[in-house]
Amino acid sequence: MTIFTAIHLLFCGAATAVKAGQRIADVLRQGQVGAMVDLRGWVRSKREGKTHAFLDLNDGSGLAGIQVVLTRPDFDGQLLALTVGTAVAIAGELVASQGKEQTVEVQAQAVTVIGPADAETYPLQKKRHSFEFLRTIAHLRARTNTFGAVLRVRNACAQAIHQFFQERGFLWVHTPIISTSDCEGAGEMFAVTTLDPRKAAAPASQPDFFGKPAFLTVSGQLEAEALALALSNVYTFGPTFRAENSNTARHLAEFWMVEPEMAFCDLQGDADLAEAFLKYVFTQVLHRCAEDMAFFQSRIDPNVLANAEKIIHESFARIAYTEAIELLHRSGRSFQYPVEWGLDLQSEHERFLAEEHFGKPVIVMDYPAQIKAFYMRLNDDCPPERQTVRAMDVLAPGIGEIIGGSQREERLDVLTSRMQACGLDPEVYWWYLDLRRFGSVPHAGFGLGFDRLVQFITGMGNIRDVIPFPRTPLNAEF
RNA sequence: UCCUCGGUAGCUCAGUGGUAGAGCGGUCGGCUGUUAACCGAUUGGUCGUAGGUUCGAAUCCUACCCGGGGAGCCA
Repeated sequence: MTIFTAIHLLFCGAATAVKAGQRIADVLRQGQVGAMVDLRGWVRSKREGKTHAFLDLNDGSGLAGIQVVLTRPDFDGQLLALTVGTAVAIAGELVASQGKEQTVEVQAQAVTVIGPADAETYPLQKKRHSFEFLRTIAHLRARTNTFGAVLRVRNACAQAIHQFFQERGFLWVHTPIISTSDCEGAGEMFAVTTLDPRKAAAPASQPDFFGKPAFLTVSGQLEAEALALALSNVYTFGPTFRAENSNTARHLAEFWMVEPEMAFCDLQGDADLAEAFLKYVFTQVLHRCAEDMAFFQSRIDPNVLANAEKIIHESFARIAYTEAIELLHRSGRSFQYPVEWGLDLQSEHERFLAEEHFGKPVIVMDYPAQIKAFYMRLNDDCPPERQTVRAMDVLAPGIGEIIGGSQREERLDVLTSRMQACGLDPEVYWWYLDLRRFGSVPHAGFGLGFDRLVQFITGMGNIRDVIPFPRTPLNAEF
């Protein structure tokens, strides 16, 4: 069946099925007892009694479904078909509930099965399922309480991010998904080609689509810098791809990243923005998704609300890398990995700082140049053996690095020699260097893993459970 | 990629050399304005895959596949 045929059937063949009904969340919030309601949704559970049967109906508009009361024997002929997962339309009257778990319910007058679901083979039960199992049925897991809540919070996060930047005059810019600079320094990339990989090695005479190797982007930062040096304040928000063989609860091969970039801005301004940003997003999500957040608090992680309050109300700790090293030394703790100036902080060190020592987000700044990217601005007045760059990482309790940013090197000569020291060919980056030749200004920005942010807010333990259809090594079924 | 734990009914798991089990789910019946409903009966298996050891393997050995947790890389 073509899509056109399907749409045609939807609108012409089953008009009653697509007539706009009311959203359950609206009815629960604003419905007047005695009003007639017209609801569409999926049956979450059915309980049958001698005189009445009860349905929990959910349409995704909120965590809570609405209870539908079916008086027997009026609906006896339909009860068998109203299994878990069935799509139904319910017409009836909103009445005060005699039950204890809800204030209102729908006294059904007409029930229409729109799409049946075979109880023998429908994979979702009324009982709780493990997240591991639900990942194998990602096309159905949005119908569960947890994933409905995750997706509503994810939506609220995205909306809050746009609102935050838009209120501050940042332009949302669209940087390319396909990139031909294969050495942005962020690890393995996915190749993009029109050459048939099933054929033997392509003849050298056959050019690929772009005439040079192309890849899926690992970051929109370099392009965002170009746009910031014209528009002052910009941000990207889009998909990002890393082909690393990472198998952890914090990594995806395809994820969403937010990258603000500000002209006329230094590292302090960058850190200030990162902190204000997180406070804003948490405030918005707590306000807009109170019910879902209460669910995460009670069913997923009993610390999510306390953590959110800390983000919103406490100022983030700020510490220089060099101080952090000294602090780790003084802690008296024995770590598995060495703590030494010039070595990167390991997960265990970051966790100690964010979770134990400070108990709130920490911004670590001014890292050694040797462990950071070429584009980060060299600090002045450093002893040569202790050269640092204006980098900052925001470390969040339970998540680790959620934001990584820096002030960018705006001086042409310094940037060129840094690239050469890092083994990069300045010729390849000619346009990036042009930005320093013409009207260069101090500028800064950061990258935020959107999915990690959702993970952080919801308390979900695995990043694969905060994105609808996760892509990870050996997993792209849906 | 490394370390580690695991893969047995639709789901969650027990079974560690001798006839494959429980709870939940599904189905049928009963009961009840129910709400993780309850009570009874019933249904349900290529024990991840392929080899090997053994009279006999879910169980022991080898290889591989897949999943969880941790680490590295990072966002």
